[in-house]
Amino acid sequence: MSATRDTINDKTRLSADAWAQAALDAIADQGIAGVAVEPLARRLGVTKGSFYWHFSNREALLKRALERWEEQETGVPFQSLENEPDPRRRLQRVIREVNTSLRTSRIYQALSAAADDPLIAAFVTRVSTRRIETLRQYYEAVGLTPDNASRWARLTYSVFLGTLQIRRDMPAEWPHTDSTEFSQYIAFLEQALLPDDDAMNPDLAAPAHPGAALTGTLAANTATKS
Amino acid sequence: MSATRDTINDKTRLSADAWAQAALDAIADQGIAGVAVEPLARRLGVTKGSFYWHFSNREALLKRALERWEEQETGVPFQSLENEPDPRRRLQRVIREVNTSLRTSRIYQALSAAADDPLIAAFVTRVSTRRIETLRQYYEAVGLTPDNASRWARLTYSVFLGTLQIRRDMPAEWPHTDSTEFSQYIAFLEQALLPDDDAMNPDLAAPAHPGAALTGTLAANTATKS
DNA sequence: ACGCCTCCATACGGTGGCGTATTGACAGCG
DNA sequence: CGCTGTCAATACGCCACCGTATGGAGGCGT
Repeated sequence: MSATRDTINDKTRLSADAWAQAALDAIADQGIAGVAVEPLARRLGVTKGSFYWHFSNREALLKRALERWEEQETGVPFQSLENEPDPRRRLQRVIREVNTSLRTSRIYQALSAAADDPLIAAFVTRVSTRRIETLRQYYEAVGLTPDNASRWARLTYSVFLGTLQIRRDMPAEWPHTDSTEFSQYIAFLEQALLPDDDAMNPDLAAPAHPGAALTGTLAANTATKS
Repeated sequence: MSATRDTINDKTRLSADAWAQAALDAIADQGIAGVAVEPLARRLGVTKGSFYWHFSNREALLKRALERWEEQETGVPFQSLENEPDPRRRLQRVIREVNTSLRTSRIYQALSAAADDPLIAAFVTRVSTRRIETLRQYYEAVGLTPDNASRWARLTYSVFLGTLQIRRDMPAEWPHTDSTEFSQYIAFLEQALLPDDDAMNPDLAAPAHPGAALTGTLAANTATKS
């Protein structure tokens, strides 16, 4: 609903980009099926006549919308994290933020759900591959070998993707955003998705592991272990 | 393609279950859109006339197919694992098998991709919720508190779902099934998705953690824990 | 052998979407 | 002021699919 005709309303002629943005909006809240010429035209308050002047066909619109998405996607996302100096804290923050917010992910999920279309699949693949590569670099920065960094990156990205699905399809399994269980789980993730310190510096013994660590660092929930 | 008209071929009249199974097959290799009356009829070598005798409409077929799927799903999957006595080994085997095979998951992915349909979403939710609950019990069996078992179950199921997506959309990021990297990654998962021993028994110190452990002990990865 | 009930074919109307063709409004510019 | 190029409306044909109506064909019991 962002920059559709409702807001720009009247007088203004439409640009191709307006159509592309409208398509993205439609994807976000109706899935790929929402990118249909006639419905979009209705939504924009015009008719097909306009559309087929700007685009040769539906696929051209889709492509353009995806390009737009890919740009927005590679530009912004972790911008604030790039200048986090401590690589370990940077990873923690990525894990936290990525599994907390949902905003951006709606489009990604819609696209991923339509990955049978090879055009869409290509974009999804590129974006995700880039994300994994970024994670890989982050993991290397904390001292992992390239091989291990790849594995951790793959794991962490799996968790991200899977979490998206859980939050969408089994919301009951996901703690409410401001519950204590929520923050505990995020802390749990930060532990589980970060290699232990002593794996990096085998010299010092660090006793912090997910299960046990939680008892100390959080509201003493698991204290009843022994 | 399993029990379609191609194999039963000719003479035999169709049963409603035959339609349901054909629908499942169609889902597996064309997604939900594959469940369309006329195409299915063609595929079965009959016409709509048959269909609308067995079912009142398309949704009835879909529902029936989903019920069929849910049954098959809850029955078979981990049967061989239920009688694994050692709870820790049982979890390892679940993690391994679930992230290795792909067979069953095609239908799940297709359904999950169509989770905007509330009917489908209901089935997906039920199946996944049950799976998570099973995992939760497994984690409790290795000595975790209910809270922590829930967290580990959620995490492991996230990894499973995310891995499915990675294997489908970014096959390049997934090691080839019989490469050494593949078995190393599975071993890595077994480590990363299992709480450390000392989290269970805080008394003894266990030095093996994913990153470091991999380099040294692969084959006998968890045997060295004590 | 007759009718009946089961299963399927044929034919039809309806809907929603794609793409094309033609015409029209309107602005800028010579 | 009229031309030209830009954007849009209207109307049309096409296709794929849903659902209905109606009419068979063939096995089955009696």
